[in-house]
Amino acid sequence: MADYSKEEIKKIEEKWQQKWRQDGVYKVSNDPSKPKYYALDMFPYPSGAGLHVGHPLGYIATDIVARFKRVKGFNVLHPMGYDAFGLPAEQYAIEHGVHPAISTAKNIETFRKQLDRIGFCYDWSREVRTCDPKYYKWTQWIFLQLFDSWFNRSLQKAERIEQLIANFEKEGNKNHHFPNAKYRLPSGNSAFSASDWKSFDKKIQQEILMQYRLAYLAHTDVNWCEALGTVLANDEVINGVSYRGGHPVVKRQMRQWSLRITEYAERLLKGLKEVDFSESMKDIQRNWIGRSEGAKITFALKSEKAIVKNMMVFTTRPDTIFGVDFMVVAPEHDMVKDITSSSHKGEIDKYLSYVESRSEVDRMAEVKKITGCFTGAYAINPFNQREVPIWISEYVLAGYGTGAIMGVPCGDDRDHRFAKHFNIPITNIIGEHYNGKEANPTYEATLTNSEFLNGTKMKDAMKVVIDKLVEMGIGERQVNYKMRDAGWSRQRYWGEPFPVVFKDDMPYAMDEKDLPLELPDTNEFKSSGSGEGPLANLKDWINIGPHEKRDSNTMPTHAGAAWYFLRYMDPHNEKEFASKEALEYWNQVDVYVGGSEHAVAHLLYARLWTKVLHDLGYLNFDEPFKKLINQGKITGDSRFVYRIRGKNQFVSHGLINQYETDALHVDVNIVNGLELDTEQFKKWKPDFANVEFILENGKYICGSAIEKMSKSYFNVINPDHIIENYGADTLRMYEMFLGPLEQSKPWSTSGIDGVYKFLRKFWNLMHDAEGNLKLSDAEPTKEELKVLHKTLKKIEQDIDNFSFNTSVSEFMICINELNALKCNKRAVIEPLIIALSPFAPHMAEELWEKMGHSDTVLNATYHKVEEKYLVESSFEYPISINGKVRAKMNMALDMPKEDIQKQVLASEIVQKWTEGKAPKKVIIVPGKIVNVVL
RNA sequence: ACCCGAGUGGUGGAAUUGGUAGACACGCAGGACUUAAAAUCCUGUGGCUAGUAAUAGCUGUACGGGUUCAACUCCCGUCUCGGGUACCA
Repeated sequence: MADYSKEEIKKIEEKWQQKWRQDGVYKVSNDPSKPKYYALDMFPYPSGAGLHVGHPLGYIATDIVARFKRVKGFNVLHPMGYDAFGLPAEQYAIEHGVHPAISTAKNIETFRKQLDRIGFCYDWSREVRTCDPKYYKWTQWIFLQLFDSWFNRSLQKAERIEQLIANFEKEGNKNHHFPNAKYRLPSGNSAFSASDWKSFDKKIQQEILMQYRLAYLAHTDVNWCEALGTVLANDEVINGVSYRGGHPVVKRQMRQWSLRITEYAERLLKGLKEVDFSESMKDIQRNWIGRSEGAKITFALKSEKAIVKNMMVFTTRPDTIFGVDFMVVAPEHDMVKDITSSSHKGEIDKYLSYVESRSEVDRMAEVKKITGCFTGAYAINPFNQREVPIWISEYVLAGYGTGAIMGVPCGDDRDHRFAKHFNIPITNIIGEHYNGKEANPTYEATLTNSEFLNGTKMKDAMKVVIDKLVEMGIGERQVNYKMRDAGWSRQRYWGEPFPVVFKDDMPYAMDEKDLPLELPDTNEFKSSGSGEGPLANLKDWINIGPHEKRDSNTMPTHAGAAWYFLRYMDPHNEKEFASKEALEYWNQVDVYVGGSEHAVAHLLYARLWTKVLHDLGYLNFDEPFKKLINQGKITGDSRFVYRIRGKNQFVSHGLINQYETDALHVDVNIVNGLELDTEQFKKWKPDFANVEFILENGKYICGSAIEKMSKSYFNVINPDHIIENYGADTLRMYEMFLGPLEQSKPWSTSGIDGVYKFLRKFWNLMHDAEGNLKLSDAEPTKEELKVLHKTLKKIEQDIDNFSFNTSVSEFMICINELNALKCNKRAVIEPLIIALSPFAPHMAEELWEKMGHSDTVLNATYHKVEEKYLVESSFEYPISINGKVRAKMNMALDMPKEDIQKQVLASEIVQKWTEGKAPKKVIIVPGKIVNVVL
């Protein structure tokens, strides 16, 4: 005897959560006899603040999919774990003296409790934590695979360093140039022969190999954040300040580990064509990779000292070669000092020190500001021998292309502003397309002032120019990428140590059998101050022998997250990161759900690691995620109360213009819709114990605003609170009911009653007024079967489309219809319970058990949709006149068009509109609509 | 500035390949039950106009055009909001 009441819900949910755990119903084995399905949530960082209702949104979605696939007969992998390394725990340790391992473990425990209350079907036996040595042993191992590999450009795949050495011994590097075209050997050359290679000493050989390794050490410009005492990745810097904390960031040269992700730029781009990500997600990644096609052109150079004979530029517009009026070189460019004439040295030095004084923030804030300085040197246009001045300016970046550009003011906005600002004469090569006031970057113009190109369309000129450059031996087609190699060192404690040993300042991989290299225990987490991380303070650990040292840096959190989805497949394997069988069976992640904030960093690194492991023969797929869904953010819906200034009185929102009031945020948890629970308000804060209220219609109505969910706005909704009041099943369904998964939306509890009522109606369908089970074994009618199969069909379709809000609606419609039919037949309700189980697993289990089943509903089978119950013999046609619906007529679906037309035209309403005249046209779409055109 | 995505009642949102706009739910209004309230159930609910009413007509998917027998859906332009990028040659 039970009602679906608050007390009963609590009992049911606790009962099943316990039983699920006891029986291990979510434990999944690698069973190749069954088809597999892999549903994955993005790795959470277990923060101390716990979950708010925004977090589980995506988890609920994947949980529904996982449960649905299970009742559809799949073997479903649905794991969860923790991205447990990271800065917040380390900051907390510095501030509160609690070891990151301890605070992290505690946070995980809270997190887990909250997750469990929502009834997720995670196989916890597969849980991973990136900070667990058993896990990071393999993070370090994969890092060593990257260290031991290089990218063979002609094959477009990674190979072992061993293979590279074999190539060098055979033919030097003539077929495998240095990935960084600017790199020079101590001799000044960039090419070496087989005999050169053999003559190099070991250190130089290692230095050369380092230029090729996918994980390599180099002096690189890094984003140094003094306040955090660490280096930040490009994506951790926003507008020149740190993503976390907003501290200033400056450029600094440091010897850092990097991943040579740029070598994979093309494959990362191409791979996007195979995967099912949203267009916007693909766009973000494409923009980040930033591929551009163009040409590299060599210009001869005329300068006072004549040390430098020529310069190279990269341009996407070789067709504009006759419009070049000047050259601009990055201030940091090597050749600057050599080409500067003595008469310009003073100015150039002044400009260089100005550039050096400017921080990232300054530069970003003043993008529009035009600065620059003439060097006194000239470049010679190879086609007409015209001499153009060479300038330096900070708008040209040293790190992109060749660090030098050709200025074409009539076609490029920045070049135009530059030319105008410094009074450089502008050559117009696009005729009327250039108005003298602003640049026009068109491709459509017919070229003028362009000698042999005159009369040629710009689009077509592109190929002509490149061919000619190649012929003359002064240029070639080239593709450039915006993306840079990924900085992989962090000056932090709480991360994976690098599994290398420095001998003579050169890193060597640790032996695989010595992994993991465990993080040493310490209580000192502050950085060493010298720019090195906290590990540098642990001399005993850092210094292995007189000439042997460890790396004082640790890896970024992206490392552990770049491969965790593979570990879930075989989480306890101590011999490999995962067995070949497990990797082959579980294969790609079928659906991956998470926020779009991971678009560039995490997803690109995970895709990179997968590709490398694939190239090295460990995986038979090279894209990790088949389908990716970005859940929208849930924003907060704040509530305000209005205090009359100077009094201890609060006035309801509708009456505030009669008083002078101050708006105060009020905890949304004590407001129902817009109505304040005045009793709870008095208890909320001691200051409010004796307040008075001025009500409207007997109620206190609050004001509202949509803001981000934040503790300080008192608009954070903890899922525990919802579960307390309505139960986990209502929470799950309500979060889905809010709207499309991908869409951002404000949290508001105002509609939650509707979902709760639905569940109760479902319950009541098979109970009488006293709460006793009341089921009928009678044969269902045709109508009841139609309702059932219509619902089953829609639910299946919706889940396949990740459209969960509409499936919740469909369930509601179904229950409303069955209620109207007073249907309590087992043959109808049983399949519905199975269909509902992914959404409301606790209630479904309880009802399933009440129906007499001893096994969990998880092992039931989703009923097959029988189309035969859905076929209709007639259709209620909307009859429109000139496109406007004027009437409805029920007609058989197999009625011939002529008969339909006859009936429609004969009808009274149509007669009224036609007024006896013959219509111009009658359009009949069988099963859809009839339109009479007058 | 550039590149994406979105804009539908008082609210969240629905609408297969162009084919009945507003499903479902909240809120609101009225009614039933109750001494009363809560809870529950039933009915109505985009706006405007006419009518006691059933109903009829007009209007309506950010705005202005267009294509079509038919447009929330396709095309062109404008505005607003959200996301991404930040001098990438």
